[in-house]
Amino acid sequence: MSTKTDHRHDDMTLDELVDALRRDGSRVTTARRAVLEEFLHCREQHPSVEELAERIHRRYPDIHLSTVYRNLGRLEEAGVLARVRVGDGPASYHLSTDVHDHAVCERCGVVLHLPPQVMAELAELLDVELGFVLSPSHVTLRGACDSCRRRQPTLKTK
Amino acid sequence: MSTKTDHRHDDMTLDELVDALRRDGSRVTTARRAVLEEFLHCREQHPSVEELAERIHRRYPDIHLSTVYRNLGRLEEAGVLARVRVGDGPASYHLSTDVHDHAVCERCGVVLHLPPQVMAELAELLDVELGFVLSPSHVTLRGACDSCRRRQPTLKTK
DNA sequence: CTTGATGCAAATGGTTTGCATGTTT
DNA sequence: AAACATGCAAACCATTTGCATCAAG
Repeated sequence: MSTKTDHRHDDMTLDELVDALRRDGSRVTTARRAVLEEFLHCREQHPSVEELAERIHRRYPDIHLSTVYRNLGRLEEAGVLARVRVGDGPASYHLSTDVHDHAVCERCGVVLHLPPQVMAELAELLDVELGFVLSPSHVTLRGACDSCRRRQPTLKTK
Repeated sequence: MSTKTDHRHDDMTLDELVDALRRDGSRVTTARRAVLEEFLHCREQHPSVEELAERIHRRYPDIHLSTVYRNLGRLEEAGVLARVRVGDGPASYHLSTDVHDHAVCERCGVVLHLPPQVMAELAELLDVELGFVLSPSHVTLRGACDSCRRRQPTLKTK
């Protein structure tokens, strides 16, 4: 499960994230801090809720799964996190400062992070042709990654 | 829940679809025919499994929901149907002859069908830059549709 | 001290599965 | 007849919710 092109958000600090929470009018609790810390520590990944809860549970054994769910929700509303649905499985989250789109290989399951200019071009096209304003970091493309397509060049139509 | 730019597959007949099933080595049953008929009658839509099952149930009261699920699965494997996940809700299906991508408006929920050339351009870019071969009809974009963006031009970041 | 956050258990919604029975080939 | 498809009930998984208790403001 490798990942390509990771970028930015190295400047994010816990305090900044916590402030965003406060600005949202939400309370700052141990559980919420724990969630945020997890995102700062596991940079670059898209942890699923389950993964996240498990990791948090190691350090704070009585933070319950449902609390993690609730907090991810609140953090999303506060604009701190973004929810992504990569494939059919459970949802995952990432810091919304770390904006990127995804391309999933349907053969090997690798998740590529798309460099911004690729989607920028698409966004331009959608805007001009349909008046549609593309939301950042909510796109998940599917297809065959470079190595898989080389390995077995013809794409199934079955 | 309006829809834009509907195209093709007006030539599809039940027999052709049934043949595809046979070619796949699957048996042709009342339930499967019923599913296929439903897709031929409700052209242009993306019925959810539930909707589909309900509609089928009207004509064949003892075709069970689980059977519809199983058959949608088989029909997908046979290459007759394509599954789409538009938004967070339940999955929906469409005839795989009716290939198109989707753009969902996050404000009003309208689902646009993208004209092929829009995604074609993106596909080209992905191929050249990343060696990624985009799969047709599996893309769901999110954003704001033309009328919603006019109504309230600034996009929430909050 | 008031309101919002949490733990826990139980409910939900979409989807899948095990098994005995019925249908297609 | 053999293999496969179906009905039904029950399991499943990710997520949500009700409620009594607890902690942040």
